Amino acid sequence: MARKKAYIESEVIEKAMNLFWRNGYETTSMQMLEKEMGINKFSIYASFGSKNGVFLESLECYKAKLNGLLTKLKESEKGVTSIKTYFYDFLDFSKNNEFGKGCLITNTANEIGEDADAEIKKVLTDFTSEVRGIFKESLQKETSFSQTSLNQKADYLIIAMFGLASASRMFQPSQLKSYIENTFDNL
Amino acid sequence: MARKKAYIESEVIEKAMNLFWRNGYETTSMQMLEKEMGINKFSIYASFGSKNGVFLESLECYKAKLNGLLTKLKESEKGVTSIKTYFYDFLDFSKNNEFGKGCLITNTANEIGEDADAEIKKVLTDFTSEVRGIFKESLQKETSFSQTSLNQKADYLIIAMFGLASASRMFQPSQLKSYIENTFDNL
DNA sequence: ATCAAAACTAAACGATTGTTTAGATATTTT
DNA sequence: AAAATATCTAAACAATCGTTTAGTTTTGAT
Repeated sequence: MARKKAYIESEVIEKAMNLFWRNGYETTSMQMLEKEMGINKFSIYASFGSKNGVFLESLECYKAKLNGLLTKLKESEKGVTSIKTYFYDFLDFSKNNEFGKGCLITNTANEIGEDADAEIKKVLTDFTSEVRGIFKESLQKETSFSQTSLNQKADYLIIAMFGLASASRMFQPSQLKSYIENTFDNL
Repeated sequence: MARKKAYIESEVIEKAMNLFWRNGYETTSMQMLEKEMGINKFSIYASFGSKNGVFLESLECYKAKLNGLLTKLKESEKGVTSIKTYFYDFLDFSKNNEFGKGCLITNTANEIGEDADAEIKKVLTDFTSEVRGIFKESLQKETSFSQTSLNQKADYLIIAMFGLASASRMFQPSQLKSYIENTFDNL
């Protein structure tokens, strides 16, 4: 064996994630990552292979952070109410980490173009349909929609969530609250 | 006087706008702009000063394209119904120009970070509040909300619009339809 | 204590970024 | 026709991009 790493990968990835979260993929440079992660370019490449690799790990880190909220939703016995709670929980999560950062997933979905990295695109679509599935399961708990109505409501809610996450950087908390309340008023 | 320009500024800006629309600000390079606009870098700088200048003009071009839909909404005698029509009109607009491009305004709002160009940020916030104002005026035409309720509905709708525009790149037309229908079902 | 291997520092890589400049070309006015 | 001037081409600018490499330092096993 040989020398030990002077850093913990999960720790430096969290710092990288925050940088990507704040600035987006393109704007974030390796130079900025070096500074924020506190390690040399060599170490970054040794651990994560490429800038894209750092970003993919950052997305996993972000998803893991959201997982607590999603688990809470999944384990709730309530239906629509628990989804509404998730919307508010997400706003708190987004706000508490650092005001105005919005959501790394939707930020990325909105930033990348058609010919972006396929692996990144897959992470985004997979996560989106996973959350949609959780919404659908929650809807089934409480009320008795028809199967088509269920899918429509699930579509409605996943897009509402996606929209809220996107909008959370642009709008005031009071406006976001109005949005959530109206979204669930007549569901 | 001297030699005449071999291009029309409004024409090359429209091409630039389409490039920004497709790829975002950061990903779009001067090299790509040269190719797409069909003119030399020198000419681009002579006409627009900088990459940022090209982008600002592109945003104006995009707003001008949306203006037809907004005028239609403003001139309509109906209230909520006309806003719903605007939502559908926007989807058609976004789709007909080139499938999956979404909205240049929300794309930009989602891409840029905190320390982005102030002028760009102003264009985004100004346009957003302008559209919100138009929504509010439409709401006043039909029903008799209280003033606070009116503002809440306006907040709801502008965020719903922002969200729809953001989501239009990620979701299927049928899903977006579900979103619009549910959005206006309970207004 | 020595040797081998992994992790570090730091410099350099070619490519590309946005921007500028020098020189050739074309057009209008005198 | 000639002088003036704006527009063009094309090359170069310094700076930064993501990535690699050479050389040094530290560690664990023999």
